[in-house]
Amino acid sequence: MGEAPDKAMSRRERLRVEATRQILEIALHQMASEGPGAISLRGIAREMGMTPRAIYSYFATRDDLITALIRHISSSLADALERARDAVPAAHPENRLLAWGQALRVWAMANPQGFQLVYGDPIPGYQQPEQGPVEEAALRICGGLNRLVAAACSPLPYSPEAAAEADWSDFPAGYLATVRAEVPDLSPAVASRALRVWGRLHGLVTLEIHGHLRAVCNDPAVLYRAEMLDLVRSLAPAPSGAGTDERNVITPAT
Amino acid sequence: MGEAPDKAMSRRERLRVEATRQILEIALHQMASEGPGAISLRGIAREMGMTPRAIYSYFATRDDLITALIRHISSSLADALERARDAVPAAHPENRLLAWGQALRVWAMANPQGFQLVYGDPIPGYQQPEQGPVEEAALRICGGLNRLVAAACSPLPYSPEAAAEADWSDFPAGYLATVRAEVPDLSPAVASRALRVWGRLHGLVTLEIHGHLRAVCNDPAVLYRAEMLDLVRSLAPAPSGAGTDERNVITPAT
DNA sequence: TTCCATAAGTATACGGCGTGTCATGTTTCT
DNA sequence: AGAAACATGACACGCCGTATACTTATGGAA
Repeated sequence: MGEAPDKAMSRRERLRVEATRQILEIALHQMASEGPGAISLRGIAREMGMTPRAIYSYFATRDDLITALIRHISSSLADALERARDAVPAAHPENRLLAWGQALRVWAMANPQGFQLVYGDPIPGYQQPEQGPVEEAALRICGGLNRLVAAACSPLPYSPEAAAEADWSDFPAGYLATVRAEVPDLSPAVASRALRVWGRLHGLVTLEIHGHLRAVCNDPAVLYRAEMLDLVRSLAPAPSGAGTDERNVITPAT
Repeated sequence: MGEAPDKAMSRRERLRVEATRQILEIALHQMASEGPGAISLRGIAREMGMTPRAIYSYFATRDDLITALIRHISSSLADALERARDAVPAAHPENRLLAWGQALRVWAMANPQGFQLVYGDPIPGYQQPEQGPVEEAALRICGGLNRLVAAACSPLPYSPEAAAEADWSDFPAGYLATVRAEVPDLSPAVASRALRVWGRLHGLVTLEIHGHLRAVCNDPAVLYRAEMLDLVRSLAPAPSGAGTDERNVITPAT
């Protein structure tokens, strides 16, 4: 959480870092138990045994605190995703994608409130700064996903139907530039599929988080897994030779 | 909104119905402009030129008001979906599914706050009653979707992979009973696919509603359309004869 | 080592929001 | 005429973010 205290800092600075760390941690805890809307300076101060006014030495305003929180949480999510992806050898792009998706759900279930802080309704009364942390994270996550999807359907032929799927003009220039930095041989079809893959994973996760799957299926993990397998299968244009076959799709540990 | 005033009612009753109608309408309007968390008895009273206390004659508590609101909105959504579905001849199940999905997005974009009231984070401090209106709506919507999906992949062969997709034990008994009332020849694979289809649509819609698609694609409708087409194509086990071919998938008017 | 600017902390207060509950009129139906 | 439904204004109680003014501890320069 935040920067780690460093030996080179003065005592004062160490205390300061430690205090901001604690503030963010308590805010996180409050959000986890009462929802993002329950984050309040007073509540944090109460829990820290401080005066509400004292918080202002660390965050000039409530919105600043929330912005810091969002930034921290979303980068924590991005870290988790990249870690999961890198744990699978690059030679198995489908499995990397599977691991990525699995990590997304696992993280979301472990931090439901964090997930909804980043992807859900904005906190009432909170005005995010321009070029807010949310968009930052979205770009980072989307970029990574594009690379994965591009790899997973690597020999995407230039079939007419793939060309009909999407066009360069469908995407904003800034986004394309960012993604191209990671995926040089990007095609519109891949960009479109990456976003749609994101949507598929996001949909089941949010449904589950908000409890809409509770009444309709016993184990959402099973559903999610089936969806991911279907998804990977639909990306790889399928076995016309030594391509991806079912046996290559191993099951990552839950 | 609510029951319509009836000639048979006394003047008093007509006034009462009209007042509750107006209360709900204003609540709806408030929610649409300030978000679900901003719904407040006092705010409504202010806008109606009434004393806050007067509202309590119609809704005993704030939670009751919200429950009524959720019930009204979710049934409005279900109505819209069924209307769109029925506008397409039953002979074209894929197109019915397409229309259903299209209607979902259109409704959501027209009532984003309503959508998040039903599917998003619960309103802070709101305790939904047991067997709440949310689950009611979920069952109704899920049931309809199951029927559509079953029709769209009607000659689903009992292939081993389809059997591996899901099992009866994956679904709670109550849910199965409800769905079977509409879809007598339900199979586990269809039930699983229906939920996953729901997830695919839901994912893109929520991403768009929360603004996460703004920075990454120019026209979410195009993306959504591509996803729906892909989805329909993946349901129908594909052309091994006179089945579904691309030409059958007509474009419903936006 | 001394001393002072600065930062972190305290207490208190303002103005606003919200839900829900009193006792008390006022209108309408029977 | 009387009972029920509806409306009123004043309260109680709780939250919130933020501001002012004052005290204390700290860190570095003289």
